[in-house]
Amino acid sequence: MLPEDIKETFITYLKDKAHRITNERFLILDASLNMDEHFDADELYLKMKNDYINVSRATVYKTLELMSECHILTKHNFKGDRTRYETKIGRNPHYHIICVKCNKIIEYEYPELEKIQKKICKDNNLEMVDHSIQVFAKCKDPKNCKNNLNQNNLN
Amino acid sequence: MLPEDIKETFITYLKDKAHRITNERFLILDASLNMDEHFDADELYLKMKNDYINVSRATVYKTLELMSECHILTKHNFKGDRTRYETKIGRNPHYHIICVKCNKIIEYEYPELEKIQKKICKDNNLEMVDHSIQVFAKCKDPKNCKNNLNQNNLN
DNA sequence: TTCAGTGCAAAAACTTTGCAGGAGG
DNA sequence: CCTCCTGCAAAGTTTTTGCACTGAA
Repeated sequence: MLPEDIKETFITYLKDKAHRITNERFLILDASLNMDEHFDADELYLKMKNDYINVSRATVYKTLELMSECHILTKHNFKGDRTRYETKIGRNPHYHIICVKCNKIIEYEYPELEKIQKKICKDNNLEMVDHSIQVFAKCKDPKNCKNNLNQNNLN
Repeated sequence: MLPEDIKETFITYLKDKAHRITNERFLILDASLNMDEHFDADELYLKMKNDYINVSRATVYKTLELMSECHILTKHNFKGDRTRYETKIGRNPHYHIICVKCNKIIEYEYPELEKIQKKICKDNNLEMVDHSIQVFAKCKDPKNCKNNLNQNNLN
């Protein structure tokens, strides 16, 4: 999906919900798509501030929620702390393995799983719209694990 | 697993980590196991208070964390709000489908999935310890969905 | 022109922490 | 007896809200 198409998706959603088309919303959309990995509202706010793009924290929170509602972003809670977001655009469905010792996140794809989920939803008279899957594990290699310890880094 | 065995699991864990065996910890263990479904720290605290079991909020938070570390409970974040817990004891691994409109939660089991997860962890030199899987969907039947609307009930 | 969106600060919601007293090992 | 645990309140974090102003439709 091209950036223009994403913008179009967002505009279509906003119009559909009778939300207004504002410059702030596009600034936040652009900034989100430029984030490398998972990010939270405050990180995005600070990144934008650092780039001299001034929008308020409240607007960032609200806009991320809108983008998650129209499936441009997925919401995650990897460790029960802050809500983190991730762009779905240009990515296959994937899942997260989180080391409970060092917080390292490994992503994996398993296309079959998406089919299973959709089937189960259908069987229950539901229409699947998204997912957030976390598998918790421990690094077996202590060296790899220690390297990431104390970073408190979930990106 | 019998209640006594769960208690034994908890004691073994506490001893192993050089944590103390206290009455409060057992009171919270018992109360957790008596919660019907998913619950958060404050709900458990209030339930216990209502049953004239007086432990502090701080102790509830800390003990739930301990119980989750030793895999008696699983931690979830269904909607990015509060941390919710769920007893693993006496239950098969299962997954949650959450209706984004009415917050209803449907649980499903899919034994194959557990095997896939373990394999992927192993392939990445990780040892799987737990998982929290949320599939977001929409109720297709508006009547069913509306019944649950505005309850703000994640149990 | 109208009313939703924005920015700011204040409040709310959830969780952790500091400290004094009490209890486990 | 030495710590760790507990309870309480206070503080910390993350997110939401109220209000006056601005700008999209």
